[in-house]
Amino acid sequence: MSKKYTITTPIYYVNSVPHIGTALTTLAADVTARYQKMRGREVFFLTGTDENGLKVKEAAEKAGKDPMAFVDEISSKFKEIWPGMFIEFDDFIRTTEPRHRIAVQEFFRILQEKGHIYTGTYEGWYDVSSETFYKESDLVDGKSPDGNEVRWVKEDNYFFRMSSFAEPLMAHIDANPNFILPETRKNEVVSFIKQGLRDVCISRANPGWGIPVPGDDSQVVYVWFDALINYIAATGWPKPGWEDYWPAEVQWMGKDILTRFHATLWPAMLLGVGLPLPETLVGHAWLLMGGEKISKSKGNVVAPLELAAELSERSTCALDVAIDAVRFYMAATLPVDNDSVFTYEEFDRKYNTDLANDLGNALNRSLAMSHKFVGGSVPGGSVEEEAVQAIAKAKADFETAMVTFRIDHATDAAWSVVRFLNKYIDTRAPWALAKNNDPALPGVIRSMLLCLRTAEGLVRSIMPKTADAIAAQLGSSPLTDWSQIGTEGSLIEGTALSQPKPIFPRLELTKKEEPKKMEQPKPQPTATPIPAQKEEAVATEITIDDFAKVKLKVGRVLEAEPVEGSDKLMKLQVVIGEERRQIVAGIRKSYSAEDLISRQVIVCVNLKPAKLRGVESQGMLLAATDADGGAILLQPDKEAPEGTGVK
RNA sequence: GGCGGCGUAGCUCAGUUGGUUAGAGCGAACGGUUCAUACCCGUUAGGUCACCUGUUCAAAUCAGGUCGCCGCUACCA
Repeated sequence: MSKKYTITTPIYYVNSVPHIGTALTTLAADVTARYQKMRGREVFFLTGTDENGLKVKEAAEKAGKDPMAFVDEISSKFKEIWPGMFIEFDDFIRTTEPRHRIAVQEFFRILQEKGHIYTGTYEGWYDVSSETFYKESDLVDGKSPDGNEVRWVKEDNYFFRMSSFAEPLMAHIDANPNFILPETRKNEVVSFIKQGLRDVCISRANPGWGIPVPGDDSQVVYVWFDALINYIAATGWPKPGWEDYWPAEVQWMGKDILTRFHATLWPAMLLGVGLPLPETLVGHAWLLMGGEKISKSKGNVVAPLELAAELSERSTCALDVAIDAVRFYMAATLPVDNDSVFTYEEFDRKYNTDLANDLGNALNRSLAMSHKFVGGSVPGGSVEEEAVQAIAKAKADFETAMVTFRIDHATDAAWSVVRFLNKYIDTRAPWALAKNNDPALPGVIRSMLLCLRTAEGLVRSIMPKTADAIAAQLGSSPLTDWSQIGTEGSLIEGTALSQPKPIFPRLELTKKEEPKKMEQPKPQPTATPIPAQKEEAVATEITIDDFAKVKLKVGRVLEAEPVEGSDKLMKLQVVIGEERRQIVAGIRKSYSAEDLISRQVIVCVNLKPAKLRGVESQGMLLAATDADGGAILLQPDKEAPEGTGVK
């Protein structure tokens, strides 16, 4: 068997339902897959779900469900939603499957055997008051950077020696310019690696859910470590035959999970085991939803399908075509370097101008002329030189764009042939040729039809149903072989053409009253974020007496203002009973000053005061950490007098 | 704070290794055409290429600095 062209998306976390970010990534992968198939490659397109996190178990319990039943349910939602967007994956892996568990354990075992995992103890300087680990080089005069006492500690866990892979990784990145795309992201990765990679904790106490560490059931493999291995697990590894599927030619993902995971941890893991690295990692930017606030509970992947349904209704186009229109929009604007903002106005406008006016109308008028002037079948004659060149250029530009996975540019290249066609028709004016019985007429009509046939082929990976519809109107069978695109052979003389029928009925755009307020909710991360290392390490039990040392009280925020020179810190004046304190908290990412003022909070009042950015902080607010690393402040269930003790 | 990126016509953006009148798409205005889904084609936009100072015969394109925005990273009691 020959090596397949392997394309992956991240596996999506089943803690929530599919959203816009996952749709964008998966669409990009699908376009890549369809393109490669047309080029004659055997493609292996992999996606799946990530189901082993502790959060999953907790979410299941909260929903009153058995974890397995819970993940079955959500995983199937993902599995079912993609075909609805004409996304054709070849394999769907779930991390709860035996094939994945076997691969993870074997992967772990090999790393252990090769000495890349050290077990049982983490030794290092530890700042007890901040519960943070420090490297020798972090210390200042034998104290933590904050001036606290540090002690040498040991923690029980498994650690991956990622630090030893910084150099080989840098060498690989230097030697393979296309390893990380786009360039901006690659620069980020390089600077991240240059400042030194730390060993990572790759296990945690077994909560009864997850993949046990081989030979040690008290621990499960840490979710991220586990999740990344799906890519190789799906190839059948460690069983023979995996070489036909690995390495992946391209691994698509959102930019949030590129630097820390796919471009460092993942390749380091592969190097450790001795497996080849993927050829290219692409981290795209976000398509932010503007214009309308997104309901978090709904989940945003519904948006593309709802958008399609709504478009279909408003424009009376076929639902299939509407879904293609959504695919087109996403492909044409697929953000790479910078995020872009989606608005309904822009979507409608693009539908009308690019799809209805340019492509749809070009097909429509060309067919109408074919019926009127040359009897409704594909004429012979030779395709004119300027058309030949425009076709060749569009095709070549598409190919060039796809080398670096610039789907937006590829889409533009496909459109260039349509734009050419409209100009060409205008210049050659077939109606005038017909009037004068000009012998050039058949050749001109044929040139026009070949442009359309080319457009059909170029557009096919992006809009498969639309391509079929174009082929049908051209009376031809779908053009699925890339090498045939633009050739005389793709357009058989004498083929009967259908009567023209608009594929994209125009939308009647009413003037919008006034632009709605732009809301740009933070995109949800594509998959599990890695928890801070200190969370991992502090599994140590404490006694009730230990806990009693911590004095917690209810307080109320009186004033709040950002700390200058910091992007996360907020300076707060908090009233706690009789006293009033200044507290500095790193919560600006999640809360504005207005959010905070007059809010009740829980404060640790006997924490040693410290200076943050030169501002004195006399305590600490209690907060949970959300998936993005933002803060979720704890608040009494109902109003309690300021100063009330908490235990 | 460190590193990186960005700041070009009303909007979205292209602008290779510095070199004639700075480009495309959309919107707008005007004109043309009639095959077509009132579509398409053309012309027009006189933009301090964020700002300042340099290097050079010549800079949007290089160097230094300033301002603004963003990303990564650090800090986040």
